[in-house]
Amino acid sequence: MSSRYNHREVEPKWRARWADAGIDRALAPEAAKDKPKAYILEMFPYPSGRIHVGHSRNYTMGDVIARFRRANGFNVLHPMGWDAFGLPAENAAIEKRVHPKSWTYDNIAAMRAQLKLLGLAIDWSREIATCDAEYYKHQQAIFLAFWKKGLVYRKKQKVNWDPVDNTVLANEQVVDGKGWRSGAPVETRELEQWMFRVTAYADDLLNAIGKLEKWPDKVRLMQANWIGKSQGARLHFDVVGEDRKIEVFTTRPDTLFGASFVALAPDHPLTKEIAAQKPEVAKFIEQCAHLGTSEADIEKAEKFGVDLGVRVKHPFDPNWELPVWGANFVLSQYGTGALYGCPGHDERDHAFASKYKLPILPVVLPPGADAETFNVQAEPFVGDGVAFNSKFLDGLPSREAIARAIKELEKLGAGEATTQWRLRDWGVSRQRYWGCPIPAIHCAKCGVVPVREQDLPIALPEDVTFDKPGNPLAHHPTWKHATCPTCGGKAERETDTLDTFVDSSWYFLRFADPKNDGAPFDKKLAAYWMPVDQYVGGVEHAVLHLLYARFFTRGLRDCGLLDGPANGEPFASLFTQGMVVHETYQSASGQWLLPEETEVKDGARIELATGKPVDTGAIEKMSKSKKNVVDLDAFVTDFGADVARWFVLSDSPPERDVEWTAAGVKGAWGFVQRVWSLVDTHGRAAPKPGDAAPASTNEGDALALRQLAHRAIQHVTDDIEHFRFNVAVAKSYELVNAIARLKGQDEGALFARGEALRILTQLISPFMPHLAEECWERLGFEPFVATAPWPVADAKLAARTTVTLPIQVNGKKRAEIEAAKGAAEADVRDLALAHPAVAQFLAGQTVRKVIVVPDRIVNIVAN
RNA sequence: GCGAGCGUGGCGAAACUGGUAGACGCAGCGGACUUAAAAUCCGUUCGCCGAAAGGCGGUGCGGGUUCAACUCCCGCCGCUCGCACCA
Repeated sequence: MSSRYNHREVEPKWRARWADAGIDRALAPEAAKDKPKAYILEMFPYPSGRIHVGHSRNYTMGDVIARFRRANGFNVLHPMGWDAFGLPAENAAIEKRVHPKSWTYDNIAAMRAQLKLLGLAIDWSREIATCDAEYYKHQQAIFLAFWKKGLVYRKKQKVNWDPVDNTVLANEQVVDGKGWRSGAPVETRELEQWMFRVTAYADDLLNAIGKLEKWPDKVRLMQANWIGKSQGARLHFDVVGEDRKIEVFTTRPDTLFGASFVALAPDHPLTKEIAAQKPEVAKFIEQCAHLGTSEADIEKAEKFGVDLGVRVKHPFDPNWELPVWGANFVLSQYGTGALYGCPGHDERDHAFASKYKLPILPVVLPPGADAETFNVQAEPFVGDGVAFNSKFLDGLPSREAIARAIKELEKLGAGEATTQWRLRDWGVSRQRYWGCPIPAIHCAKCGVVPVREQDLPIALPEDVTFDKPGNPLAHHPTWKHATCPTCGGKAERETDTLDTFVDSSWYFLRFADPKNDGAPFDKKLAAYWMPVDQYVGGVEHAVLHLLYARFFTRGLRDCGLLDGPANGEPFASLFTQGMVVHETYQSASGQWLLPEETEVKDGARIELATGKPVDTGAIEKMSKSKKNVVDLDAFVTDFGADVARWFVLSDSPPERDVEWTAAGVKGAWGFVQRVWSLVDTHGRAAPKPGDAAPASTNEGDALALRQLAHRAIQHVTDDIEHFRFNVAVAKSYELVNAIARLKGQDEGALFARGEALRILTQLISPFMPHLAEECWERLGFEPFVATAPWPVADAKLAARTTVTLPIQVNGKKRAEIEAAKGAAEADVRDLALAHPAVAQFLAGQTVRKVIVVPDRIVNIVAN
């Protein structure tokens, strides 16, 4: 009999031994000359409080890769840190009357302890928190370098302003147009904001996406769409009877002869100007304001507009006048906030023109269509074709017509070719306390000037209060008083802090050299570790974080702070993992309930406290607000970290969501017990890798187990490489089942079983490191399975000598034959035809064709 | 509305570049052990017909390509995610 596996003793024991031996520390480049490097990183967490089992999946995936690379001889960097600035800390300060700093550091301490429970192979000596002055002082230095390089500038920008709380609101703090806390209607204000010139790299950021081969296509597409490059023309229409022009952008200047109106955004300057005189235009603007700002909202809204009463001249024909409308579907943020409508060849313009009975003219003839009968009254044609009804463009294919139209516009001085980007510069100013202070000084004489580098860090003051609305930095009694670095006169500090996305745009570089006091990081160390070889995180960061980080590596490179990475890309390989989801429970009174506050009794779920039935709701991402979370500490106490790790990687593919269920936990728990019981019962003195196998393993069950074990090495290795953890798990089950089935106690069986147990222990070690160490020790090895070289399959054993070939007749399987691997096609064909079942099926039919796919299948076509 | 992705047993899912659909796990069913239960172990489990051998059907729906389709193509239906009516 074997003893029961006691995770409560085993798990802490091994964590302590790993820590004592320091096996998770990344080696300095000089100490690892013979090893390739592997930088494995999970997106660092915001220290929001406590972690639950849902968070563990992300870190476990990264940990499997990190442990796997280490076993394969890499010098692994697998660090952890805290994205520690942000709004929740200020909210806590206001609601719970605690200081943001102590709230944040308390959370970090709690979450660090929790993460350590998971047994992650993390180099904790490199831990960083972005709210440490030792971190943000370097961020301020980078800001100054960017400023010097022209990547930082100031610009007036619209913000959401809460007139009661006297503060700027994030979009998420605006609920139904009102401030979330004050409930006051939000106003739009223009503030002078600090900007990062992301658009300086628009072309490079877009083009380099093509090189990110190990990123998910989905993320690459989202980034490309976000950057949104379109080639076209900028042109202007002269307003009739006035000395002013309306500028528009178009990607299809070839359709200019199909123009029937010009449309302006509701907040186009001209629209606003006319609204001052015309109540119906003012009313139109008012109506648009109620539409909601999200694009999907605007889209579902019906198109509407108002005739502004202004007319413009067509650039190609001064006698042709077009009406100017205000239209709800024109975006003020894109292009010039104005467009010309060509209803015959654009969906939106068509809908608009149909509604307001504006002319719909066909000017592009689809391939194969007849110019006499083709019309676009019912539906626009948006594809490429040949221009017609278009004077000098007639007969030109769309692409050529575009070029010709642009040439004409340039000749007339009415427009030119241009590239339009959707990407906008990044506004980084936040009027908040808990963020990195922007190192700038406002001097009445000298203007806005940078802080001197030797004066860094500009540290956050700690004696702040949150009882007054607004930015605590702005109303701190002394903090903002400063001396102008240029003229030495009295001046004021900038009180804006940086968007927290700035903090996370370079933290992966700091991990390469986290203790460096004199610089953000040493260039050589960064060059050694970068790029991150495997980045793991949620798809919600597909655009902003990942794009800003790409901007930062380019900016740092051009400021001379970063050498390499070769193509400026911070993350060589990206994996976006699925969430852990769980059922939600609500009491009779509508309160959300924690899973442990309920139980299933007689097939129905009831609330423990009241015994009343519980409403079981949707299966959703684990979140504190819905209380559908399973606390990590309690779970590790009850079942162990390995069970949690194994469970979140079993069953579902890593990119898909996995549902946390009691049944799944039970399965993982059972597997842990089963592995231990096998190892404990049979695992004394397992053969070492390379030990000569006794002759009795050359046949029968012992041979079969050895073959299966060596094939398992190949499968699991390949599965981990390709992020197929769920399949690796399935292969591990198969190996365990096979080991359990082998019953003999002879020399051959002992060898095969011992070897298979050793292989199993190694294969599961990245997934369940504590259990694997305990097994490793039981098998007679030391010091750690974690540092043992990854097993190598014996090619001879793993190779198949015979294959089972299905034989189909007319595509239906009728029999199977065993054939030597690589057998000659003619032999296989004869074998197949000779098979009794096949022969019986073919009776009375003529064989027309026999397809033999070597080592795969035989298909006989007959009738 | 546009873009992307997904749809396989009771459930989570496998299936390499088109080549035995349902590996593996959960749940179920039958059995062993036990005074009993838990735990563990063994067997079984896509549907229909059949005592069995075996046959027929089957990967959201309808077509198509192919010796062969979960996989490729066309058209639908449903779900999920992203968004920016991008002119």
